Amino acid sequence: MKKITINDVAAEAGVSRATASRALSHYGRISDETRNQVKEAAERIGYSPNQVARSMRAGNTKTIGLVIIADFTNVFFDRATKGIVDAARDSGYEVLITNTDENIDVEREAIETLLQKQVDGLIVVASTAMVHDHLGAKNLRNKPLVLIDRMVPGINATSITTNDFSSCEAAVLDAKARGHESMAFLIATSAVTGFQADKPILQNTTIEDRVSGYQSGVVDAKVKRASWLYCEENPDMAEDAVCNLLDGKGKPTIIFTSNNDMALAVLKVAGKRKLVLGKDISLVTVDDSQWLEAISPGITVVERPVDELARLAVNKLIEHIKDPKKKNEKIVLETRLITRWSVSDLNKR
Amino acid sequence: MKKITINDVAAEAGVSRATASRALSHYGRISDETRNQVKEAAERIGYSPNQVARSMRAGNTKTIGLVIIADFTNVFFDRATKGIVDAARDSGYEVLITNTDENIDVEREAIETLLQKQVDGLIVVASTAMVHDHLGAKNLRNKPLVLIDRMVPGINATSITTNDFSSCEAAVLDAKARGHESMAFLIATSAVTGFQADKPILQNTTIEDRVSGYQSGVVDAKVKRASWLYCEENPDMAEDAVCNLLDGKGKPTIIFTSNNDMALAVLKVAGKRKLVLGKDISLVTVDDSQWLEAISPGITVVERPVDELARLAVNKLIEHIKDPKKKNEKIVLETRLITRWSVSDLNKR
DNA sequence: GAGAATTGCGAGAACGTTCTCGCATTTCCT
DNA sequence: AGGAAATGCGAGAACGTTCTCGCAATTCTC
Repeated sequence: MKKITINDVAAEAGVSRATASRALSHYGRISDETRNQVKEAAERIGYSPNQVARSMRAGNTKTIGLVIIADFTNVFFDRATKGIVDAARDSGYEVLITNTDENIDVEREAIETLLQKQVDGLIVVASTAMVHDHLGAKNLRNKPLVLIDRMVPGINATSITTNDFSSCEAAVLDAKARGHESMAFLIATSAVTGFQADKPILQNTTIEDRVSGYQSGVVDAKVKRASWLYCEENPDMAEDAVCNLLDGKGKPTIIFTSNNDMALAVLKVAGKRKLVLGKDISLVTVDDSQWLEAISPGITVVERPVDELARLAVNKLIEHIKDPKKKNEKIVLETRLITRWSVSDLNKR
Repeated sequence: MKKITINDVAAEAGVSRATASRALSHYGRISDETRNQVKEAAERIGYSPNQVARSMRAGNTKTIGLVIIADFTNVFFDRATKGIVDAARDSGYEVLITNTDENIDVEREAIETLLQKQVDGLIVVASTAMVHDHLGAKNLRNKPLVLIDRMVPGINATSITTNDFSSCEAAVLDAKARGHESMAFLIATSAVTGFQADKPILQNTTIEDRVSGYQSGVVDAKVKRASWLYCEENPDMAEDAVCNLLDGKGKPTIIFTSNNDMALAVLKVAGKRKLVLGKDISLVTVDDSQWLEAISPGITVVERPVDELARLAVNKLIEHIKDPKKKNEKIVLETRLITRWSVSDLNKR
């Protein structure tokens, strides 16, 4: 079965290739009569245009590249992916997707591959804020880039992030109001590269925001005991960390977790120790999911507007594609503390 | 900034375009010396090949199309997507992804778009088993197709599905062994198009398997009261359906749900009514997730090997791409009943 | 009704590769 | 040493589009 090209359409309609192209692609001067004839001919022989050839000539592919961290316990991945794919389709773009598993080398390679495939632009969740030569304009051959979820200082690109600071702070204040005086923040450590003067070097700005928000809240509310603990992103290690928190002195009455992985660890340990959430131990995490809402008790959470973020990323990227001179923006979306029942009210005791 | 093409490399190296291409793409006859010179030249001027042009000439794009249902309460989507993207990359392929939201028109359109973009093959989660003209060989221009999750009778393609029948049956037997005599199966209705002689017409084979497995188990185990209820895939409707089950006569002691959406509804209603799972009401669902394992009590579930399914889909598809004469296969992967604590033991009362 | 403007269409180049062919030049074999 | 085989490389076509240009035919203008 040979491929049917526009030449076949032209032959069938008895016109030149140029005319056939004009008829099908809405440009140039052409009479209604021949246009219809060509369209009918195309229909008759079942012509379907070859977008690769079109891209070749046009210099654009109507495809955007998505480089993301497909950690699927993290609700961010699936929601963002779906949002981006849908928004892109609405605007006539398709999405080439690559997962980096938070590995900088894979990220570098993925970007190169996508560029070779001539994507019109890139949406990237940067695996680290520390390395960024591969995100520079020269390496991207001036293709537009939108960073989501995490900012990368030093990179000149439009970024769309969420203000996790304020909601994390609000979460602490809420807990304090409910009588909590001993708190702990459990932070997934893929976000930490090392320590400098006792302060951790955080790999990405999102986590930094959450930790700062927590710390700020602790100071403002004059919480008596507050700690933070860095933990490897690994189920067993996470459970160990939770156990250490609960068994240590200054045992927290409430645990904040930086992501869903850590929250799962708290749930598991609570289950094993027959601790009732929202009674024996309290929990607040980041990134809502239907599970957090459905289970009993529902879990208090910092909700980030992932769908909005995804659509915005696509729309901004397309604006950049259409107007290369468009100025970069730093967009920060507000988050929201959803209080459910996983934080006990110690005042009522 | 002009694009750097292979002509520039050739000029820089002082050879012809043909030689430059030979040097960089490992084919034809070329001396080691010139090969190195060309490579150095390419490096020096920062050449990066244009895959679109390469595809144009070669007739393949090293890209596969994924048409899937991005229902993200359904754990299948994110796991499968990640698995497919990763497996494809391991084999040197990229993935163009489209979400259909279970809409047949979108599915049709998506497939056409992907074909126009000249994907080398397609992996599809068919939104319905009833309509399938768009999945025929002629419409696919003989590009290979792998169906996953759901079979489509009448379509000549390799399919990779899971044997949900046996585990659903096993789940019923397990419940019976624990003393349950009144059961209900709550089925998400996007899977039902209508009824014929009181029997529902199921849109996809997966759901059909689950229902049959349930029914078979009920018959084999001589369960006293067993019902099944079709419910719209909509949170409120689902909760109503659960309430109806619990308030009706012949109230079930255990509810089986066909997917996570329905399971969430059971969890919510249980929460509102202060029913304790695994004590006041029992629950079994399909498709494991870390939430089902972490919460208390852990929920008994029919686990499907989604990662394996994803990798297999990619590998089989690539085999078909490389050998168009390869025979189609119908692969059915085994599932597993993971018993946790959401099914009460009525014998111990 | 004659020149100007407009319209419709075809020829051919261009996009950036790969690949076939053929022509030198070198190496091999007896 | 002389012919055959092998090697290295360049010219040019091909992939399937779009788009510029120019030419003929038609319509417009006064």
